[in-house]
Amino acid sequence: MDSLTDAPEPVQPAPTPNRAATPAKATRDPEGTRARIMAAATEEFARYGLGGARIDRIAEQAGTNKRMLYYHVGNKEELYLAVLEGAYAHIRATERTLNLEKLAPPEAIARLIEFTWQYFIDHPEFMALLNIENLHRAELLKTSAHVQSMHSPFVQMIADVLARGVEQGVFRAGVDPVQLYISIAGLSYFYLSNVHTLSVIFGRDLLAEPAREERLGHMVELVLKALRP
Amino acid sequence: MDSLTDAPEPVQPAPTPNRAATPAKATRDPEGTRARIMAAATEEFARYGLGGARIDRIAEQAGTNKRMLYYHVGNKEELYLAVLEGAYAHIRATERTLNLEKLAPPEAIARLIEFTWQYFIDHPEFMALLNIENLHRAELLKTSAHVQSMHSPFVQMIADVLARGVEQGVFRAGVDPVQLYISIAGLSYFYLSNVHTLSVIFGRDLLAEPAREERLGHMVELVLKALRP
Amino acid sequence: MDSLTDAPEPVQPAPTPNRAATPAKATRDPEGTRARIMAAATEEFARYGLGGARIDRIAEQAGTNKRMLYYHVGNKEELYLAVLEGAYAHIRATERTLNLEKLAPPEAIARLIEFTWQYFIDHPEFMALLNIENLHRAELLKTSAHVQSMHSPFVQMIADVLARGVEQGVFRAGVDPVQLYISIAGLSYFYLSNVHTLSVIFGRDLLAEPAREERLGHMVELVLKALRP
Amino acid sequence: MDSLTDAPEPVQPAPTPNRAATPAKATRDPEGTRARIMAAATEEFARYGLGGARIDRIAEQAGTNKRMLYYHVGNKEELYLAVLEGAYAHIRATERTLNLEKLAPPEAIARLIEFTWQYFIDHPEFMALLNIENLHRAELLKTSAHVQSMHSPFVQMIADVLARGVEQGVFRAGVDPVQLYISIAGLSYFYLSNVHTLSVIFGRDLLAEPAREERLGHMVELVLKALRP
DNA sequence: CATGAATGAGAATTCATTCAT
DNA sequence: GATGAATGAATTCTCATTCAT
Repeated sequence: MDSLTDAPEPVQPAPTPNRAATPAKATRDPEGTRARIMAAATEEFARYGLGGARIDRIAEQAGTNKRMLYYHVGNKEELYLAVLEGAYAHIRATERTLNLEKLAPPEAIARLIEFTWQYFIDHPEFMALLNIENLHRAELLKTSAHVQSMHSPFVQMIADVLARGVEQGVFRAGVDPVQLYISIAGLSYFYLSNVHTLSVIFGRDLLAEPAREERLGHMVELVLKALRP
Repeated sequence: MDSLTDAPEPVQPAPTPNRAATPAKATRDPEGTRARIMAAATEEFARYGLGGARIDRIAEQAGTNKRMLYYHVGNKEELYLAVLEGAYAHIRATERTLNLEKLAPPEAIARLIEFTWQYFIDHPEFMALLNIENLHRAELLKTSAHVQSMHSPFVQMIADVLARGVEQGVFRAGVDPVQLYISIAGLSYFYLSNVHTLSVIFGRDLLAEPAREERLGHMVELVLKALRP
Repeated sequence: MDSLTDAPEPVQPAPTPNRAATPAKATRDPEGTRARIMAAATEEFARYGLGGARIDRIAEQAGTNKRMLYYHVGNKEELYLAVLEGAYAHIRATERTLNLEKLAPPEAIARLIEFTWQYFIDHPEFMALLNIENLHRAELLKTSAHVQSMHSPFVQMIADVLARGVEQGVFRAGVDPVQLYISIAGLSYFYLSNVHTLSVIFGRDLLAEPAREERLGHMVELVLKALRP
Repeated sequence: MDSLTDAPEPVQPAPTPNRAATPAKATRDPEGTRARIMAAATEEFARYGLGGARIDRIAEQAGTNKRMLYYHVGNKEELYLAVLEGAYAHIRATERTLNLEKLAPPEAIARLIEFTWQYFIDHPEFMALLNIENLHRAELLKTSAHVQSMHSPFVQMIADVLARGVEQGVFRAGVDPVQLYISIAGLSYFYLSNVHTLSVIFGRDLLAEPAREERLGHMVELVLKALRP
């Protein structure tokens, strides 16, 4: 998705985990205040969208007041952009933990699918932010120098895995790594991003454990079968 | 996409096509007024989201005034729900034009992929509405008796195609039709729904003709290869 | 209260009784339509006040549409005035049924108290309309030629009863009939008009039968004792 | 009236007196702002009723803006309830200045009548608020824990006066204090609350000084004569 | 750094009233 | 006479943002 990308930026305080970890008063704790604002904003934007997010709620959730929000981050748009950049930075940092080159080609592909799947599950706010940003035609993302300069080393990684697979006779040739990358992300993304409407349509809870396991199995099988020579 | 579903409901006045077709005053034309309101609302919601949509803009775009909007449809939320239901109704109606059962299994699958792909391209507002609705956890969709009661004969159609393929020895067995259905939709959806952020990340226009053709080819090949026995 | 007054105006279709008597469609029934409008308006104004009354509700309750309301009566203010005049006309007409001159002085006074009490109970909308009108400083009433020309033959009636009582040695002299008239009305009015707040304050249902009986007894006794020589 | 009640609550900043006393800008004066809002709202509600009151006018009259009104008090309904409670609180506080137990029974009753009469004259907004609240069936008052918990030591005070009078042989026995309390309030209330319509009906200014004096005399005489043994 | 109070622009929604049929 | 549709002007309420302390 968008950026299963390795990148050098320092890891941000991770939007989700310690969200309400320090909702304490925090008098005279600029860093803590900013971190709590970012965490609260991430949740708020992901939940209500750009137009629906409320500065008041963010401030309250962050255990501070609106004025501090403007003091530390700037206005609503800047806050949103910071959240978006933070989300990208986080996934990029997480991606670095993958070492596909050490695995056999099929295992590497399976590993990639699993990682993508799990990341989306752990970070629904990331999908939500992508939704929001695309709803707005990525106009804010375009203004972000940080994110714009982001390429996906993942693509190269996939290209390498594919090449190794072809070489070893386990993958067919002619598969474009960018397309595959988008396909792998899409298989997880659509299911998880639209899980609420799909659950309504199909009348069953697609987030329940058995359904999730089944989906992961299907995806891995689909892709690996498709790569057979 | 949530519902590439066949259904018996009569075809709605199609939200998108004649959008600004009759933006004329239209005094004493309740049906026309309502249709124009729906068309304008569809565009507005898809473009700005639920929180960002403006009643004023919808009314103006529909060539009427706010008051009529409340007179004919109700409040903003009801209007949004009507738009969402209209979008579902439209895709369901369009789906009926597909006759997969008459095609050879591989051609049927290819046809389905092409249809999904093209529908999303022609109806970006549908994807946007799905995004919005999932952002809000499908809470409004759940209240819609219409959509809830919508089953998926489409899934059965895919199941039939798969069965025929297995019978004829051209498809492998054990492929779940619901999973395949979601996968096919996901392959198109992620690419097209996130085309703005992806274009920024990859630095090229993924909506340009060659890129689209390439993507369609990739998807068809991926799925058909994956279905090989 | 305001006008336990005899008057020559023809009795109006009585606001309360046949209120929802003919809520039928009533196509081509101008008189019926107007009557139903008046009844519905009386109830609406009495219930919600002038500012709170809704033309829509009145039309609906009357089983007609807003347009007819303007056709038959005029705008909201005129409608309200018509309702007010109707209420006065009704009480005036009812008052005529009293024949105090034929009763012994104490019985006449008791009869008057009972009548006032019962009329307020039967016509809470009359008290409500008086409240509303006084809230607006009787500005609309002042414009009503009808009501303005209304004097209270009741006062003369009371004066006669008092004179007879003094003559017969059962009443003390020096009681002003206007003051007595206002006092009698006030004893009932305050209790009944403010019955909701008083019930909350005193924590018991002052409209229940035993409470009503007790109140009537108190009032009659109070006045008659006060009139003793 | 509703609550000529003694109570221990601290005296509120008195809704009426310094109404437009400080209509100055008053930046950074939360208490003053709130007090001015309450004063303006009291006047507005009493004058136009609940439905007719205008938030805009209240804000302007209070020398602030609409936003502050919502910031300090909440919405229109909450504001109205606060006004109503304030009015009750004020009369309760004022009542405490009466020390009926120190007066001879007849003087105590006369004093009570005078107080009630004068309070209504000085606070027409209180009567108006009662009218309004009863028009709405005291539905809002019922939700007010404050007022609901208000008992009536005042009734006890009257009971004591009556008992002393009976003991001293100046009052007859068997007079219920609650009924007497309501009667005393009603004698003043009806005259003053309906003074506008009554003035129209009787064609003379009932608020003029001689008329007022005459009314007070009548009431005191009526009640005291009624209490004679 | 931190905070409650203040503000103007704008949002959704409602209302009385009138038009076209 | 009767009716659904249409309208503009309010009206309540909300929001992002800034000021004074």
